[in-house]
Amino acid sequence: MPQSASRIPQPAVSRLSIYLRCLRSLVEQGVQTISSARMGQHCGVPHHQIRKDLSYLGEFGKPGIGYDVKHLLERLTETMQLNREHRVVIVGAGNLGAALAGYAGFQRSPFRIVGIFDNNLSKIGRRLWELEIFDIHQIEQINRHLRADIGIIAVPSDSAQEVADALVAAGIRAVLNFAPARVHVPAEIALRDVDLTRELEILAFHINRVPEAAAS
Amino acid sequence: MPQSASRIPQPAVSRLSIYLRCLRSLVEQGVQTISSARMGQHCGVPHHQIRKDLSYLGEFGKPGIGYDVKHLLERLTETMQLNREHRVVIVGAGNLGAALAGYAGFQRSPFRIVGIFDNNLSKIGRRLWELEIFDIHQIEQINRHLRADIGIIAVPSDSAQEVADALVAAGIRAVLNFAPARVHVPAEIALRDVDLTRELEILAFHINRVPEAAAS
DNA sequence: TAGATTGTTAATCGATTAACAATC
DNA sequence: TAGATTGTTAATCGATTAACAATC
Repeated sequence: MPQSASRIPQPAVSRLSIYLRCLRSLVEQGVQTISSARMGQHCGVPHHQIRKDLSYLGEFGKPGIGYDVKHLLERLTETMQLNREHRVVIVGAGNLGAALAGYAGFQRSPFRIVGIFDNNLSKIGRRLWELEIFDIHQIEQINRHLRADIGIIAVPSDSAQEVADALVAAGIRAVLNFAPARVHVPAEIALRDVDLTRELEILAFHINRVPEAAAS
Repeated sequence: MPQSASRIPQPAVSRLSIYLRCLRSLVEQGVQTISSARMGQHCGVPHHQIRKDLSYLGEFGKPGIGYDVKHLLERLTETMQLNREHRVVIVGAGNLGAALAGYAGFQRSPFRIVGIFDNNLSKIGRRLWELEIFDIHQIEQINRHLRADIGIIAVPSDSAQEVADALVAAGIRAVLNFAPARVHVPAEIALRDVDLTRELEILAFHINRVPEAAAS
């Protein structure tokens, strides 16, 4: 019997995303069935790790046969809540915010950018990739219409925390923070950080060291 | 006696970067000495964890007193190899590549963008933020002059692997990959992935779940 | 049936947490 | 000296890896 899906180790969750990528590509290739061993070669994860991770969600495979690619893809998509649209707002219409807003990878994904916010009066009201730039101070009212559940912070560190607070006040459920600063959100709000400087620093550490795999 | 610095757990290395950020801010505030307990509050890491992590590098503190902020900052900067310039090339002059090239966070950092590459003839030869856009096919020759040791991949997934190969051939020692694809590099090359879609997928998983901290 | 492959249990590994003797 | 805080050792925790009985 599958364990309650609400207790899956964080590293396993993170790998589910890798499996999804793999399965999508297998579907495109027309592969119908795949074993954990072959899938492992495909995505660089040991076969027992894959089986273990999948076992947190239920039983999807047939002994002696493997997994039905389409079926597994569907189940994982469901588990990750990717079978519904996620509406995303970006705060910060600078270089990074603009690049994220125009990110082509969102085309065939459940993530849809529905609004951009900034505090710069000369930007507010302008358009960026079809989207109007709104005043960050009005996010609470505006998000009643936008109904976004994910917010991306793409502002300088100084204002990262106030932006986070504004996002939470506006009803966002998850935050992706690109500012190189620690932000605090209530426990029920999901938060992840993407810190470019930190990544480069970690790389710098590994330069000229004995090989020890730095991968995330 | 400090352990050989070449065997530090990966999670600890990643936290060193957090400590650096904290220490820099403490120096700016004019704080001279800090205990692991207060530093822990400041950066959200338990005090015993901090002491443990620092112990991998040597003995920096004084019992009963704490750590000398400037001294610790210097030693960590040294350990992370941040006391020398790191020359960085970006491959991909699209939205993301351009945003990264213009990233203000690099102003007072040891990371210096020294070149941008693309395969699009209409972009090659143009300038982006003072930098000429070079032909990716000539990276091997051009990097003899640029002498970059870090390469950033900001191209679509399809070409990520060939770009990685080109970077390695050009003598790069570390790769930061923004393409949502697995790339392979020799063991002595450091590699980290930043995958926007993956981050969003993990956030989607956590939306509407019992609080379980999704932070990296 | 024989061969393949799953899901799970048990063993191993490595990192985090706790506790404390050493020492400023 | 008494109080504070380090660096390290030992205990705990959780995830990865290995192994295998169940089963297609």
